[in-house]
Amino acid sequence: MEKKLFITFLKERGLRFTKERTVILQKSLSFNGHFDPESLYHQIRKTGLKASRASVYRTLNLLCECGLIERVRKTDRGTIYESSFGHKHHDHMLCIRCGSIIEFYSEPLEKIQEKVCKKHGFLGANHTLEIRGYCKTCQKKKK
Amino acid sequence: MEKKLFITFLKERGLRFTKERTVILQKSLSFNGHFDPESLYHQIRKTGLKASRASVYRTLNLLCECGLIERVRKTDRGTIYESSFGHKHHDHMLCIRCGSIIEFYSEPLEKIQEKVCKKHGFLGANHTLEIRGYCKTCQKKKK
DNA sequence: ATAAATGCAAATCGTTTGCAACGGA
DNA sequence: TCCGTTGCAAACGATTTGCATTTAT
Repeated sequence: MEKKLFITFLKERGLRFTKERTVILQKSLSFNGHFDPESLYHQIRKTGLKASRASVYRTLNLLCECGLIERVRKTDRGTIYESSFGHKHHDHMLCIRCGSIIEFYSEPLEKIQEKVCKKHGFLGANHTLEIRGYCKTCQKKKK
Repeated sequence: MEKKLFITFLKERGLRFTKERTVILQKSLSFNGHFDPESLYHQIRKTGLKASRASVYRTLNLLCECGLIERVRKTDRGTIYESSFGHKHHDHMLCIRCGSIIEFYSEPLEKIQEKVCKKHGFLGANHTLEIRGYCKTCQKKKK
């Protein structure tokens, strides 16, 4: 269980398992997918729990260090994280005209990536693929 | 030639082709690979040319809009760009331990993406694929 | 009791923006 | 001349950090 892993990680470093860290860990995992620090912070406040922004940031860094969550990418609006366990992977198609997003999953695509990694001696952990273009609807609208 | 493309782009929008923009365009292309705004700025000053940081940022945004360069990703130290030409399309593997980047290209990967797009009635224009994991060197360093 | 963690506000850092002076067209 | 552009410095927004106070161990 993730909590145990976190506690062990903290103990090893002489760090303490506090209420705030419990809350932040739980909420981080509760997203079951992508999330950002600001949403997490609001999620916590909405639930009546307490933890400052500073603690959120500090704890997210710890959770990254022990591998419970991962930094997916940085955007204009901040860093996107995702919990390392418990969600199924998918990729995105983004329509550059209307902004709609299609989520998809392709087994062959995953397989090929594994092959490519192997070829480069790289150990892949996860990936992000975004295909930009025009969705069915927008293709019909004349340019 | 890229300069022409940029001028046309500017003209279409009633924008002007200034000395500063010339300098920034040329230096951007001169990198032949990845670069960031700060390096570009220093590159310019080192050569005795002139353009403020503000103009660098403003012009990089324009160069992105007309497709001459692309935003590759954001890091702690800022955004990484790359010129769109003179390089054939490739994807990235990013080592989450040492930050090193491996560029690769896989024909099968491209083909499969086309297929997936077709299946979803999506007209793909371009894409970004980033595989995160551990490079050969970092796999060896003990956990 | 001791050292680490918290919350706050101030500090950072990359990037953007307001504005007066400047300069292509 | 008429706007767009520039450089500067101030403004911004996400994240980090210093510090006095609180708290886990």
